[in-house]
Amino acid sequence: MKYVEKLRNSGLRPTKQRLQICEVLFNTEKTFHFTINELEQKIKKQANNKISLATVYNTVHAFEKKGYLKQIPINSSETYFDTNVTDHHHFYDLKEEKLIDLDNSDVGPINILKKINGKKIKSVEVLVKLED
Amino acid sequence: MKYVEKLRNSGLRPTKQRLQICEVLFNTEKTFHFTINELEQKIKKQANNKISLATVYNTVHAFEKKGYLKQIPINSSETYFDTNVTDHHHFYDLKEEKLIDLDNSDVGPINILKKINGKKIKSVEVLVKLED
DNA sequence: ATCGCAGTTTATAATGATTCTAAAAAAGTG
DNA sequence: CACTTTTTTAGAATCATTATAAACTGCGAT
Repeated sequence: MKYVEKLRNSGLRPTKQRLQICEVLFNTEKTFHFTINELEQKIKKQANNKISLATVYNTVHAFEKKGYLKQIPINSSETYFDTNVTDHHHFYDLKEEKLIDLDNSDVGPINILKKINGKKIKSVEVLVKLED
Repeated sequence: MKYVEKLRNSGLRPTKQRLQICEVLFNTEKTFHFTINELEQKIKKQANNKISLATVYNTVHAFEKKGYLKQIPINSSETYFDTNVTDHHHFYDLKEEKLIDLDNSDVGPINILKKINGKKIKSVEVLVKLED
């Protein structure tokens, strides 16, 4: 399994459940956005077995902490995650309630001129809301 | 009362509760960020009486719909609102869990090059996460 | 002013995403 | 295999938010 090493290297035991979730999340051509519930559905369908909801939460949070996933800052009742962990941004289609990736190259360079004493910039995320 | 007209003009009856919330939200030198619970506390203290939590929610949502408040897109257990409805951005201090305003002039001009068919850009919001 | 009604407020219940719990299962180690 | 630690799990608990439905209020019409 190609994810065994990845997990081990980050100090996570390569359990059956984590490997299965890796398959669903990372064994794809394209990156994608998901909520915990969408992920649970996808696991059920793709792997044809059920992983406890608590485990899905645990795993997603563990992966996020290790930098394999990113949370997308958006106001929605459910939290959105992104398998694309490179620096990039998002459109949010208000009507369809859908997220669309926006590559760094689709956004001019962003220069934050204000500095906060003793703080470093960890990330810069742009959310572009779309309407009809 | 200076808020009676404002409310009437937007089709909201100027009720005692709404006027009181207007005082707390808008009768200040500076704009500010708040959660519903922080607002409830502020009302209790400033006006020395209690408005039902449901009414605070209703009112904040009504004001947001009318454009008197903005939701701040951020992943937090509570929803943050902003009395500053002009185009601007935010720092988010991850450690302190505090929001800090970032004027448009503190951010270089942002140019969204990608276009989505049939959609208009409603807003462009930048969230800059800070760490120590 | 009073009436009547749509719009509001309210306390409380319901919802729903997320986290907690503690017992069972699995993984790593020697 | 025996033992320890980590992980999984079902179900309970939590907590922000929304729904409910009864009481109340603002306001125009009479």
